[in-house]
Amino acid sequence: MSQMHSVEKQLRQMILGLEIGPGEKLTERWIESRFGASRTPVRAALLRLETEGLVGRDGRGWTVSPINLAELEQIAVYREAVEVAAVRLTCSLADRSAIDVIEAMLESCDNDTPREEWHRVGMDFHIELARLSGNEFLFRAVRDAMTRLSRARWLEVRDEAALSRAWAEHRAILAAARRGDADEAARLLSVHIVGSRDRLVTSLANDRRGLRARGFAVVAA
Amino acid sequence: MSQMHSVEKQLRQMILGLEIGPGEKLTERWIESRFGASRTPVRAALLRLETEGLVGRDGRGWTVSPINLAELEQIAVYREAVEVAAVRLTCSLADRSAIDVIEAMLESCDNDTPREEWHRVGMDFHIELARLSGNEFLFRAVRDAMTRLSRARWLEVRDEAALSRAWAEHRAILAAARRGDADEAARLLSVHIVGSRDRLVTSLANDRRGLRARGFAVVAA
DNA sequence: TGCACCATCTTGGTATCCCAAATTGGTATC
DNA sequence: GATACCAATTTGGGATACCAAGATGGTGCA
Repeated sequence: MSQMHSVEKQLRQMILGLEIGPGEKLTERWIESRFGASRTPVRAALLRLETEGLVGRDGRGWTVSPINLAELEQIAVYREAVEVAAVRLTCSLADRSAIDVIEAMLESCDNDTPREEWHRVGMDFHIELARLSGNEFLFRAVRDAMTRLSRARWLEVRDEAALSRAWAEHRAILAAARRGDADEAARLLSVHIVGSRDRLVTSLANDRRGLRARGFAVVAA
Repeated sequence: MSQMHSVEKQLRQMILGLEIGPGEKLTERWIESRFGASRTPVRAALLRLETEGLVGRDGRGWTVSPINLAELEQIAVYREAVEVAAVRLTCSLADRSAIDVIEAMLESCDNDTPREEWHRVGMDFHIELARLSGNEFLFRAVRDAMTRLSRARWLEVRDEAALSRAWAEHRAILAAARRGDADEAARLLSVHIVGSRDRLVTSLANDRRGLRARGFAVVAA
């Protein structure tokens, strides 16, 4: 038998990994047969994924949420608010030694690290940084925002220059946080998030035609 | 037959209205018979309410989330981040005429307004103010935070002095926002949220014994 | 040939049944 | 009298049967 949250995890994996394209229709029966589960766990999974914004109701049926450029821009504003608050909180803590763990995480990526790993670590940087604040709500907010951004970020990972720039910015943010310079850390983080958003939205707007050709629904800003 | 989200709405109402006490055990079978629905919609309702933080899993069963003082303090920090970001965003908008609607909402409360109405308007002030920002994520964050605070806030409503103070602060925030003074609006809002948290936590810590006597679970900070 | 209407199938929503695990209450033993 | 163990009931999780509404496609009439 499958583990408890198996349907949910596997389905989320397929959606986040773009194995099921943004905008695709989903039927409970298809998921049921695909994962060998019955409708009860399928429905639970869909309800959870709905709150994560990964699937939505399309009239009567279910749809994998399209990539929404307007939403990406709004998320950037939201992230800026919560991540800046989190890093400021972290800077005010006495023990900031856990920052080293995040630094190590960044350093674990080198030239022969697979794309998936860069993608994951790029998100985990922000999530773990928020976790350091000790505030559960700021942490969850960042984690949920990164989940929503996850699919769009596959594109950024393909750009070497953007990646090394992002990593440099990540290191600079950590350095400021480590010495407790809240203002500088906040400033760098803001710049990073806004820049990241710009690159992402531009890149998506350019690739939009190609993405649609692959069957990925991309909603304009 | 009952409407689609009837179980969820009614159950949420009972929890938020303290008709079911914080910390109480819930069984799917009880909810089923109580609302005349079957288990499927009951489970959907529980899953949704779980993401709202109103119910939680207690081993195998379900429990109405206790009032958690530590959580209230963390929510205040979270609120401060998102509400301040929202009001700053609103101040940067050209058309801030919708502020008048919120002002009118505040003025609709007078001496012979029932408690429930003060309670609701006190929350809607923050929710509607966040909505003005036009950012869906900031709005949802504030709405969810207020939902989580809702039960604890029943206590504050009993304190006349605290209420009139809160209303004065609300008006001052609106005034600053109306003239586009983002820094002042942000400052006033921060002060309001922190003060509100202090009064709430103090009040709850004092009433804790009484609340427990009524069967309400209150978890210390 | 084109359009409207009807039969059929699909789909999500609901109700009910089954099961495994855990809680509970009682009893027997030390 | 306390405790350990066992049975029975309760409970949530999963599976399945059923239903009403909507989509679909085919057919017949104009």
